[in-house]
Amino acid sequence: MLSLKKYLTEGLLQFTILLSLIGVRVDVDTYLTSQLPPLREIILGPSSAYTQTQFHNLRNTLDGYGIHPKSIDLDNYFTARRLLSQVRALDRFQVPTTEVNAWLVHRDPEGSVSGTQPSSGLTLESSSGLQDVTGPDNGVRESETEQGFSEDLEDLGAVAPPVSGDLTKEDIDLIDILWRQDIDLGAGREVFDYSQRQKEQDVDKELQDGGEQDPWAGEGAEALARNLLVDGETGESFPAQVPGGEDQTALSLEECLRLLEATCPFGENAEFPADISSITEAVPSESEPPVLQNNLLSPLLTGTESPFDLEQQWQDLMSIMEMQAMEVNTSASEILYNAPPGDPLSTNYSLAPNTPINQNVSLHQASLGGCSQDFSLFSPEVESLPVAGSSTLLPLVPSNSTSLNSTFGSTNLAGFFFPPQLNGTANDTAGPELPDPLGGLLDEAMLDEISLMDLAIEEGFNPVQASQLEEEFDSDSGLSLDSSHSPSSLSSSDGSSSSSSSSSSSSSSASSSASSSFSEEGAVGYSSDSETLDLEEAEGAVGYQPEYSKFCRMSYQDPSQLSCLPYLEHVGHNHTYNMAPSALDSADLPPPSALKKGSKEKQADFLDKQMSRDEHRARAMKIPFTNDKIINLPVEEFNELLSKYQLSEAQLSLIRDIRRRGKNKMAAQNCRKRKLDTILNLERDVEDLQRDKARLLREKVEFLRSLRQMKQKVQSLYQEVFGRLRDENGRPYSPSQYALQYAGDGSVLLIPRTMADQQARRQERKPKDRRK
DNA sequence: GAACCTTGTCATCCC
DNA sequence: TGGGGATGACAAGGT
Repeated sequence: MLSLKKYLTEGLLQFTILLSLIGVRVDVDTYLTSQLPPLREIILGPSSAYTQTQFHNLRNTLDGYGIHPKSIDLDNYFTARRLLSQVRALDRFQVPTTEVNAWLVHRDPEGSVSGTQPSSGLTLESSSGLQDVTGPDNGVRESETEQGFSEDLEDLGAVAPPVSGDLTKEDIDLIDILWRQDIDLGAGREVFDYSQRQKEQDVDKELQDGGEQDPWAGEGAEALARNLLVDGETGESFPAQVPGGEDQTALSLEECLRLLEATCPFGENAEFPADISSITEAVPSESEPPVLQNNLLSPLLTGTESPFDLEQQWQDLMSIMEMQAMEVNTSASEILYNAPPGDPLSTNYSLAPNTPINQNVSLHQASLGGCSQDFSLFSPEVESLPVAGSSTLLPLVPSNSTSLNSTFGSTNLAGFFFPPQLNGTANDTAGPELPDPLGGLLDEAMLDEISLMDLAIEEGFNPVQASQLEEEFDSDSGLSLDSSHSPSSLSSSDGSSSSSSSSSSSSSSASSSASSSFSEEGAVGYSSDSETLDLEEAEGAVGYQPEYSKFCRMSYQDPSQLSCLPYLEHVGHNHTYNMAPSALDSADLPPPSALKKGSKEKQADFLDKQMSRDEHRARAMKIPFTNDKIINLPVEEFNELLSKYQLSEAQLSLIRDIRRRGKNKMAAQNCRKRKLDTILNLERDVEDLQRDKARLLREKVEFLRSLRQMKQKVQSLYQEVFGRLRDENGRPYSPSQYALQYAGDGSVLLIPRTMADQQARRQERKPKDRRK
C-alpha cells in the first residue's frame, strides 16, 4: 500500500507539474477537496493533521453551513472545531480574552531570514497587507480580500504563467499512464478529463455567478465551495471558495509549490527565485523527470530534515484531541463565551500586493479565554522586541490584542511546546533547549507532593488524612496528635472550656459543669460548693473535702455520674495517700454507686475516711474551722477569722500550711489543666493547619492539573499554527530554525530560533539576577 | 516489679 | 514585704 501510495502520489505530482508547466492550471485541491476525497486520503492519508485549516473559512463552516459528511471540508470542520474548542476551553484557566496572532518572518528572495534588513522587513499591518478580521464586518472584508486574492496571487507570481505550449509526446504518454493508474485505482477517467472538467466548471461557473451575488446565501455557499473561478487573464480555472475560502486556493498553490520544491534539487538553504514564475523557470527542464521526495506531506518538515514518524505524530495529535474532547466542557464554554457567529479563529490569508509574504496566518480573535492578567501567558518583555525596526518579525495581526503574557514569558514557544524530538531536528545547532516556563511550577518536589496526595486519595484517604499521614510519617516531635481520642483528653477537652474561668469563680464553674462536672475538679477551689460545706459542717468536719473530690475525680457532682462515663472507668485512681494511715488502714473503698444507697452515716464514715492528711492534722490540732474556709477565704476574712480565735503558734502554722498547700494544690491543678488545654489547643491548631494544608494542596493539584492541560493545549495549538505556516515558497518552516514567540501585545511572532534562544537566555538571566 | 499516670507538695519565680 | 498565682520538680500512690 505504501509503495502504491507513493507511486500514485508521484504520478499525480508529475502530472500536476507537467500541467502547470505547460500552462494548464491544475488544482490538485479541486480533486483532493471536493471531487475525490479518497484520492486525497490516498495521498495525504485520512488525517486532518495535514488538512490546512481554513482559518478564515471557519466562519462559514462553523456558522452552520452545510458540510457534506464525506467532504473533506468536514475534516477542516473538525479541525476548526477542535481548535475552537481548545481555545474556548482555555477559559477554564481564567485566561483573559486574548488573541493569538501569528507573525511571519519575511524571508527574502535569497532564502535567508532578513533579520538585519529593515527595509525588506514586512509589516503586514498595512491595510493592504494583513487584514485584521476583528470586526463584525469580517465577512465583507473577507469577501473583498477574496476578490483581490487572485490578483494578489498573480502579483506575487504565484500562479503559473499562461505558457501556451503543447504537450510533448512524452508528456502525453506520461499522462496516459497516470490516467490508467488512476483508473485502476477506481478513479474515473472523467476525473482527469480536462474537457469534462471544463464542462463541470462551466456549470459551476454559472452557479458561482449566481452565488457571487449573494455569497452568503446558505445553500449557495456550499456549492460555491466547490466552484472554480476562471482566471480572467489566463483562462485557467482555480477553485473559488466561498468568502473566506481563499486559503483553499492558497493551499492549493502551496501544495503545488511544495511539489515543485520537491522536484527541485535545491536544499533547505538554497536560494529561491523571487517569485513563482521564476521558480517555474528554474525548473531545470520539462523533460527531466522530476525527483520526488517522500517527505512532502509533513507540514512540519522541510525537505532536508529527517522525516518524522508521521503515524506517530498523528496518533499523538489524536490522543491530544481525544483528551481535549473529554476535558472540554463544551456546553460550559459555550455559555461562557456565548460565541458570536463570527469565527474566533478566522484566518486571513489575504496578501499584500508587492509583498514577498505569500501567506499570512492570523489566529485572529483566537481567544485564549480568560487569560487573566495574573495568569496570562506571555511576558510583556517581548514588547521590547524590535518589531518595528526588525524585518525578521512580521506582525500578522498586530492590533487589537490584549496581553497574553506573563506566565509564559517571552519564551521561545518552540522550545516550550515542541517536544524534544521536534526541536531536536537534524543539524539542529540551535543550542540547548529553552527552559520551560512552566517547568518551575511542575518541579519535582511539587510533583512528589502531588503524587503523594494522589496516592493518598487513591488509597482512600481524604486529604486531611493524607496530610496527617504525611505529618506522622515525618513527625519527630514525639507528641501524639491523636490524643483527642483518648478518654483523658476528651475529659480534658471538656474541661478546657471552663478552665479559664475556673480560678475566678468556683460557683460559676460548678454551675456550668452540668455536663462536664468531672472536669471541673477541684482546681477551682476546695469544695466551695455550699452543699459540701453544709455537709461538712453538719457532720462536724473540720476541713474541706479534698478526698471526696479526689475520689470523684474532683467532681462537685454526684459521683455516680462517673458510672455513666465508661471511658472514665479506667481512671479510677484512688489517691488516698492524703489520708491518715489509720484511716487508710480501714479504708475499704466502696464503689461510687455505694454512695448513692448509703445512708448519711455511712456517707459520713466514708467521708471521714477520705479526709486528707491536713484535715486529720487540723482535727488533731483542734482547728476550730474547716480546711475549706482556711483555704478559700479571702485574706481579710481569713485574718478576721484567725483573730476571732485564740490559736497557738502550732495551730497558726498548721493553718497557714494548710492554706498554702491547698492553694498550691489548686494552682497545680489549674496549671496542669492549663497545660492540657494548651496541648489541646495546639492539637486543634495543628489539625486546622493540616486541613488548610490539605485544602491548599488540593487546590495546588488542581491548578497544576489545569496548568498541565493548558500547556498541552497551547502546545497543540502551537503545533497547529506552526505546522500551517509557510514561507513565501510555500514550504513549511523548520522547527529547528524558527520558533513562534508571543509578543507582549499578544501577537505571535515567528522568529529565528537563534533569536528565540537569545531571548530565552536573557529571560533566564533575569530571575537569577533578581535572586542575587 | 517496672513503667507510666495522677496528684499532692515543695521550691521558686514573679506580680 | 507578704500574699498569691504559676510552674518545674519530686514523691507517693495507683494501674
